[in-house]
Amino acid sequence: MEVPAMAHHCEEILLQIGLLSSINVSVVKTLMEVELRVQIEGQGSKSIQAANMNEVERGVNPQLWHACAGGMVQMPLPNSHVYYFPQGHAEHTLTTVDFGGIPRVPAFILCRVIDVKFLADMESDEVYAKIRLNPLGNTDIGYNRGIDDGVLVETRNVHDSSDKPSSFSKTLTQSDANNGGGFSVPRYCAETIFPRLDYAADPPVQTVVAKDVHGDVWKFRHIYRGTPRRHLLTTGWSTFVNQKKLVAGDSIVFVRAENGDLCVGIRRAKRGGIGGPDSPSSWNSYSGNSSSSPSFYNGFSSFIRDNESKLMKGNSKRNNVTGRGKVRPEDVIEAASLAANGQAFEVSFYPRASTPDFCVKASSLTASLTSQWCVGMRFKMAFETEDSARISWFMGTISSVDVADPFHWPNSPWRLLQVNWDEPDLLQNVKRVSPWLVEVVSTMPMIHLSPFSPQRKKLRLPQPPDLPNEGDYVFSSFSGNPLGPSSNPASIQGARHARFGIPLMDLNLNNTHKLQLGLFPSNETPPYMDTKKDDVSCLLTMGISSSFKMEKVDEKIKAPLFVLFGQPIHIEQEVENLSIKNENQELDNGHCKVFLESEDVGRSLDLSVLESYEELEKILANLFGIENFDKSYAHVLYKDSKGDVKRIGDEPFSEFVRKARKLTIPLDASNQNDKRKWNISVQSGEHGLESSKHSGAIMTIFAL
Amino acid sequence: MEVPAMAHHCEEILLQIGLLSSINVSVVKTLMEVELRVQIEGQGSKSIQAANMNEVERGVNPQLWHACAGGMVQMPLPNSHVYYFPQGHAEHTLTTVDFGGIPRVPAFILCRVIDVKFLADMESDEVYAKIRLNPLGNTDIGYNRGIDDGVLVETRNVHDSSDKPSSFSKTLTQSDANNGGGFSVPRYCAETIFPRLDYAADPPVQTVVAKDVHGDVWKFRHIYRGTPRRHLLTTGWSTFVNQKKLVAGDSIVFVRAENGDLCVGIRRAKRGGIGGPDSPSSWNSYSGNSSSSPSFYNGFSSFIRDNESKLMKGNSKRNNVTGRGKVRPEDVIEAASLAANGQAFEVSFYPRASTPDFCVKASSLTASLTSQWCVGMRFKMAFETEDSARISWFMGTISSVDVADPFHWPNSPWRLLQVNWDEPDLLQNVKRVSPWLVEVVSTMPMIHLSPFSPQRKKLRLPQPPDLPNEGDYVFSSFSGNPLGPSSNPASIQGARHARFGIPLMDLNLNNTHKLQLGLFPSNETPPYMDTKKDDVSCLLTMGISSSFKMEKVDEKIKAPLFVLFGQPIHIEQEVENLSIKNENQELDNGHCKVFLESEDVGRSLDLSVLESYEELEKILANLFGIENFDKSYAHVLYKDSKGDVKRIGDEPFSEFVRKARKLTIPLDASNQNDKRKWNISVQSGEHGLESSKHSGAIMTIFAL
DNA sequence: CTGTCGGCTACATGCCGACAA
DNA sequence: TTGTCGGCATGTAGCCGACAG
Repeated sequence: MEVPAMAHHCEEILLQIGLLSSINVSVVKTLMEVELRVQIEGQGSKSIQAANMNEVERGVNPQLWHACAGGMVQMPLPNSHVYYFPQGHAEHTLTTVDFGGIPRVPAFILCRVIDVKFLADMESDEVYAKIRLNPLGNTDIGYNRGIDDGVLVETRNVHDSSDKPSSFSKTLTQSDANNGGGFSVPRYCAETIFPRLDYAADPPVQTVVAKDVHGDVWKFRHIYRGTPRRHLLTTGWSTFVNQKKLVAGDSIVFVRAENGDLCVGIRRAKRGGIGGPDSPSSWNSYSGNSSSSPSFYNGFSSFIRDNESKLMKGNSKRNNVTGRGKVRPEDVIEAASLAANGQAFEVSFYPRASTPDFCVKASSLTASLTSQWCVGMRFKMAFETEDSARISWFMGTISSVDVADPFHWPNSPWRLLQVNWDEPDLLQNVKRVSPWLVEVVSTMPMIHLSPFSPQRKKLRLPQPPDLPNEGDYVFSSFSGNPLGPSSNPASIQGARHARFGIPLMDLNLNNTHKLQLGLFPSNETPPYMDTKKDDVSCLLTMGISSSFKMEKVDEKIKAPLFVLFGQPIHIEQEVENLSIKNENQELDNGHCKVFLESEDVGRSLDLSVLESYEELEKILANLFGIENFDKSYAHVLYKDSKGDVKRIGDEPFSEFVRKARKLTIPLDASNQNDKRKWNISVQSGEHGLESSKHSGAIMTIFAL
Repeated sequence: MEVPAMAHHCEEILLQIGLLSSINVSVVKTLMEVELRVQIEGQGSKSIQAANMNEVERGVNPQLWHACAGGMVQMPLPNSHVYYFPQGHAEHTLTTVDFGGIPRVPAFILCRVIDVKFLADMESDEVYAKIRLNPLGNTDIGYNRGIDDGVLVETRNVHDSSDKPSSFSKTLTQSDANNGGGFSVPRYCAETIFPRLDYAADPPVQTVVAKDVHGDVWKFRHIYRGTPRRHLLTTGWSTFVNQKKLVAGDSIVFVRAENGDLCVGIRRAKRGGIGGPDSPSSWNSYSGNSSSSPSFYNGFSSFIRDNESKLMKGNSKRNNVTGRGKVRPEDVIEAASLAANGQAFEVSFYPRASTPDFCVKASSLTASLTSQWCVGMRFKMAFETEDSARISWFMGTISSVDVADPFHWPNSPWRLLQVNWDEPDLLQNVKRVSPWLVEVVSTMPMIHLSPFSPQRKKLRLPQPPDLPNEGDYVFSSFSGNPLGPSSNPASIQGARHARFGIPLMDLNLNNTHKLQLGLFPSNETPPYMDTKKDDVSCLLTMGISSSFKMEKVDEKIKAPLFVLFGQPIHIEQEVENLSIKNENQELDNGHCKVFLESEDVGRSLDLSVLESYEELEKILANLFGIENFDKSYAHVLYKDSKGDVKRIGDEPFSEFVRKARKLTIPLDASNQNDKRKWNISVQSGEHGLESSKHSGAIMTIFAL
């Protein structure tokens, strides 16, 4: 045995001994490893000490913070301007807040950001921010006042400083969380985030040192081994999992900070899917009590989940830090009082909580309110995927534009929009959204989105070459995009990820009828179209004054009066009708319609018009530009209405059409470098798939 | 293998498997054991659920409660009368309480006990009681009003219902708490408390089922095995230890309740010995702020200890249930306000906390205040031993009689007595005590106590035949007890464990000078005697009115005026002087003095007058009436001033005299049935043992 | 009688490559 | 490339009698 090999042998042995008190070993590297083990074992008590300390407001590394907060979160920079919504702040308490004691709290208050502190809960590691705000005396939404133009400072996010992403997140598998105490490190993470590994060693092994949100140091043995070779974290990993109480489905984030430090953070999985709240609450039933905020849920479920016992273990009965109410009602009252009095105040914002940010970038709000919101408008809205790994855009249609809580906040645009989602199953609890959170796709359906795709990092999905050409999609006779990338210059200024508002006036209505005709059998009229079309309150916009005006729409008035920048605007009734016709029918009656959406949103198919598996195969191959799709086609899986997973061909095609809800296509055949799966979710029409074999099933395909 | 043996074999195996999912075993007993294991394993989560519940006020079995509370605790029965001391209540907060907001709170308020609830902390299992009290309009201390005579209901304690004790407590050894997960069951416990074991089986084994203070059921495998045979708890024990976070030194209590249930409770060890507080506080330095209660400690240290981390593990940072402040200042304020207004109120009393009961049995208070308290009086007071296993009586001398907190509670007898302890090391933090807690032994030293010994159960110490005869004690020329068992009939009425007050008038002063002469070289006067003797406020008594009067003693007045039952009383100056002479000299100068105290209090020797180990041996043998003491004498251990433990003879006798502080004598030789050890604590004189070899060391011997 | 110890067994933890997706 | 599995080594929990105090 030559010396290096023996040294390595000793190292291996010592690492597994664990309890090493006074072994005299002359190999330096081995001693380092011993130290590693000892320090890891010592971390238990250290962490406990930390948990017993009072919350220390030592800041979290901002890059790590953002990585933990998730891609959806943008925090304002100091000196930028935001609108503070007490109403939204109250939602964070997950209970009701009585603002009765404070006279005249405005619905939103323009503030200058004094300071943002990036923090993390000592116990759960949940990241949060303390934002110090200074109310500006004049809370006009200053489209003409220059707030947007000069004063506003750009928000920052984790990607701002460098184009090359310096973080990597992975959702823990069962094996990562449960078995044997190891963690499979994706090669990308090992090679781009971790320190360089000496592959000459056999096996290549190193100690990875990472700081968590508290600055506590964790050490992991990183080894490259196995056949085929793969990167693993072994010693130290299970300690981390246990201390942080991680379970499969939680995510771990590695961040290479600007100072070179490797940081590690966690994102707890959400329970119950996107928009899954912990207590059911319907937005359609107003609870008319004196509370300001009936429970809202916008698309983020809270931290609590089925195996929350793992987190509650050992927690005091009096401790609800990890549960609801990280923000207390009195905190909201205090902030709102100070804000209403023009005094500086501080709010805590928990980006992983269930509720949207209540400090809205001034430019976003301004832009969103200069747009005209109309029933029937198509929009998309970004959500985190259920595993928090990526952002998905979901399509929806505005079903109503009205003030969410007219009794308590009569002038508030907060959750102004009632929406119907193309995939209501996934977003059942998101009934209302605020306009600045959505991006208008079109006031009509069938306009593809590629030019609108928001700037995103690591968009790994290849752009099928024919994607922008909607003519290639089945069942659509719609021949072009009548609008193109249209934008309101005022509304996007200063907003990097601006939500686009497309002025209604820009609409070219000529082609929409084509679309409609193409979608519906010309001799058939959707059943309720005539009864519904006059029954819609349509549009809202706002003036310059801080409390924008909204005229209640008289159902008898064909062209109601709205105010835009103080000027009355008349709405074209045709547009309104068009939207209603298209969208409501589409949602309520599943005939032969195709959605072609931005590539990771998914695609919709109407299965009911297909005759055979062969036909489906052609369409799918066509849709994704896959050559030799037949090789993969046999591996396509689908989930039926009962949740059972089956394979294409397992049952007669008619049965398949009736039952299929979600398809998963392995794409190996099309691209050797992209083996990701596709999900095709099937959305049933109004009549239900079970009740009629003629009712069409709409399949929406989105990237996993 | 015959069937029973095989069945037992299976049982053994299955018990050790632990994880048994679907093994088909036809032996009924074996299945029972499997169930045992499963339930024990399931208890972890159950206990966690319980900890997360809000405190449930389900009562604790009173017998179990008393066993956990300890032998010192007597709780009043409903309809009995107690005096409520807000001042004492405030001590339970372990912080300062500002009564400023409540006008005129009396120092003590006579109340009728409405209800007593026996409860236990959900997390720590610490027992406490909620006592509901109804203030009586007239709070006179009614010596002549009959309160003591007819109305008072006797207190109850754990021994009341049956002469045969139905509980057993054991302090956990290292082996019990740490090793191998087993518990050595003392034979007495196994045979008298546990269910009867079938000794015909091989080995004899059974499942012991016990309920804890919450009613949760714990199951232990109880086996009688080993050579020599002994009782052990195995399976289930370490789970219990871990869940309850027990450490060596904690005590476990098994109680056979009246309904036949076996109950199990715990008593956490105290840190730092008797009277060891968590924060140093001297009673001699008044902190003259506006708070009502500078920190008091009477002789019970709080629950916190060195390895409190074991208890804090997993507790929330916001949770201080297990720490200080189980009683909050606002609780005291509320109770005091209601009490002062004559409204019913409720208090929580934690008998294991550091502070004495603030609900004082009316008869005890009455009795104690009809006695006359004088500087120099000798008394004894009961304390729990450090391991909480038994009660020890400690001797002391009243050094001052004055109101503890004259600014806030000018009329309060609470902690009226400043005391010097014969063993100050063990009771350093007990500077002041309340008169009802002490039992006057004599107003002079050297009066033996046997006739006064309070009624105690299981007094296992044999009464040495010559103990009552003080003439046998070395270095005492004092030839007799001039008083004999003297008592004030009024003061002991209705008080089962009454503290005796000896009227000063009964003192026979004739022999005291003899004593003094015997104790001091006639040609030597203690150095500070002349300067101090006029500087003592001596006596306090009280009138019938609720606020007793105390005249401030003018140092220039030789015979100050005191009020007893409204009548002025003149104090004989000689008595005063005597007390001062005897006691102060004794405490400050260790010349040739002997304390002979009640048998479990300990005995004091002045080592400095001895010449040799042989002489010591004779004295010790004599002192305890041990025959053949030489057999044990070689095993006598002593602890020196540095805390080192040595054996008699390890060093020269002069060295031994200088250093020895505490002796432990195994008494095997004297009594085969009583192998308890004796501690002899050595108390150094004023000059310090190190500074002069002539300064005497006083040894106090007390039972362990 | 009972506290502590070392021996022993069984189990849990955790590292490993195999294998397959 | 990486998730999961079985194999296996190691450390530890926990039951046991020996032995001594």
